[in-house]
Amino acid sequence: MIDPHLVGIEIRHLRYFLAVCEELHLGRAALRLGMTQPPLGRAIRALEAGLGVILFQRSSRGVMPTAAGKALAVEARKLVEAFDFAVAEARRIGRSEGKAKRKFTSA
Amino acid sequence: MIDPHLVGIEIRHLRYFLAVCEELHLGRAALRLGMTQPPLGRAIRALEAGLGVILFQRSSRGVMPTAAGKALAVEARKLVEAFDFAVAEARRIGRSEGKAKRKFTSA
DNA sequence: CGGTATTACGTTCTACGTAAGCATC
DNA sequence: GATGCTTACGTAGAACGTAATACCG
Repeated sequence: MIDPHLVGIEIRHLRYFLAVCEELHLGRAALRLGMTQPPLGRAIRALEAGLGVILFQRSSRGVMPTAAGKALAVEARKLVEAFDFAVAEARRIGRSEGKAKRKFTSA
Repeated sequence: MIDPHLVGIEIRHLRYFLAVCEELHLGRAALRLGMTQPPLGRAIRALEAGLGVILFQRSSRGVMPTAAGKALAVEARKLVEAFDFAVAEARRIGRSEGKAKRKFTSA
C-alpha cells in the first residue's frame, strides 16, 4: 500500500532542506539547526538519493538550489507548516481534555 | 524558531498512527506495517507522550481512538497524503530532468 | 484459557560529532 | 591560504525483534 521508495524520507529531512535553501550555506544552516555541517551534508545527499533528484548545485562559495530544489522548497514549506500546525492542534486538544483528567500534564 | 516540543515526531509516526486507527488492533496494524506489536505499541505511546494527548483507549479486544485521536487522524491522513504526493512530484521532476543527464537512474 | 496490549532485554541500525581531505577562489 | 563541501572513522541514541508478563473476557 505504501510505496517503499519513500520510506526513509522524514519531516526532519524537509526541515534540513528548507534551512539550507534559506541560508544557501551548509555551515550557517547547520548552525541554525543546532548541528554540524557533515551530518547535514549527508542528510541532504541522502534526501537527493531518496528522491532521485539533485536539489543543490554545490560550489566553493555555498550551495544553490536547482529548479527541482526550488520546486520542492515550495511544497516542503507548506508541508512543514501543516505538520507543525497539526501537532500544535493536537496538543491544544490534549490540554483541553487534560484539564478534566489530569493524566499527562504532570508526567 | 522551531518549537523543540515537536522534535522527534516524524511522518513515520503518523503512518503508524493511521494504520492503528484503521485496524483498531495493534497486531493487525503491525502486520500491515511489516513490523511487530511491541515496537508499534511503543511508538504510539511515544507519540502520545510527545503530543501530551491520549490517542487510543486500550482494551483487551483492541484499541479505540479517543476524540483527540479521531481529530488527529483527519489531519494526519491529509498530511501523509500531501507528503507522499510531494515526494512523488519531486521524483517525477527528477526523472524529467534525468532523461538528459542520466545520473541517478542507474545508481 | 484465548486473545490483546505491555514490559524486559538484547541487538541492529541510523544519525550525529570530530578530524582529516579536497576543491575552488 | 582561506573558505566551504566531502569523506573517514568512531560513538551515542533510537528503533526493532524475541521472549516473558499482565490484563480482560
